[in-house]
Amino acid sequence: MSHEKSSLELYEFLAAEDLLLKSPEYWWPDAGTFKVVIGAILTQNTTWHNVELSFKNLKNYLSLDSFVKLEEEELKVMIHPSGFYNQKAPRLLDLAQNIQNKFQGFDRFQKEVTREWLLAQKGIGEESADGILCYGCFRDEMVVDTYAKRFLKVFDITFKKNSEYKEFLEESIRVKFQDNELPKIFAQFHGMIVEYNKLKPLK
DNA sequence: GGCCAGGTGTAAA
DNA sequence: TTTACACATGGC
Repeated sequence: MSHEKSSLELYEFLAAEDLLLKSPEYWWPDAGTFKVVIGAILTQNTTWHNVELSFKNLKNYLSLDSFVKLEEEELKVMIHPSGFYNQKAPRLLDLAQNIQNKFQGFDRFQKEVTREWLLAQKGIGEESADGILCYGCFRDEMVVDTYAKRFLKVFDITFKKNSEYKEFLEESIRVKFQDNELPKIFAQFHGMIVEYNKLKPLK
């Protein structure tokens, strides 16, 4: 199925809207840190505002080393503002522990983790996996979220499966840019899509 | 007071 | 493989 506009044209459209400035190289707050992993799960079906309320409570536990030492019950209290705390707390602790056991720290996790490994973790689906890879590990993975789907719908671009959205968004970008540029481009592309939604609220 | 938000896992058809 | 539902808060 081919569409009138390619993802590259959409990227250029957004860049021309002055949105590149609002989407610095890695748009996610504290990109490249373990905090991205926490945020990826906390923000599931939850506003970023509510995630920030939890981050305030977690301010002394945002590194992998300190986070794994938390008790489940105290974590539930701290992430309460983000909702779904009964399932997010155990999933976050399991994930953090698994990262420690498998990679012996966040640095090696960043370099060596695979999409498959992330998707095998309870509580991580496609969007969270790609969010962690793109913004936490600086990998060339495009995030498909409700913002992205809403944005594409404006151009009558719709698919059934998440993977189809991802392929469409990545394809023409991969052709245009060098491999080593892709992590930054995908990060900016997704960041611009979110900022565009905020600029012109879509439904 | 109802609806939504930067989803995911599970069970059932 | 697809669909339906539970999970829960804060803001408008």
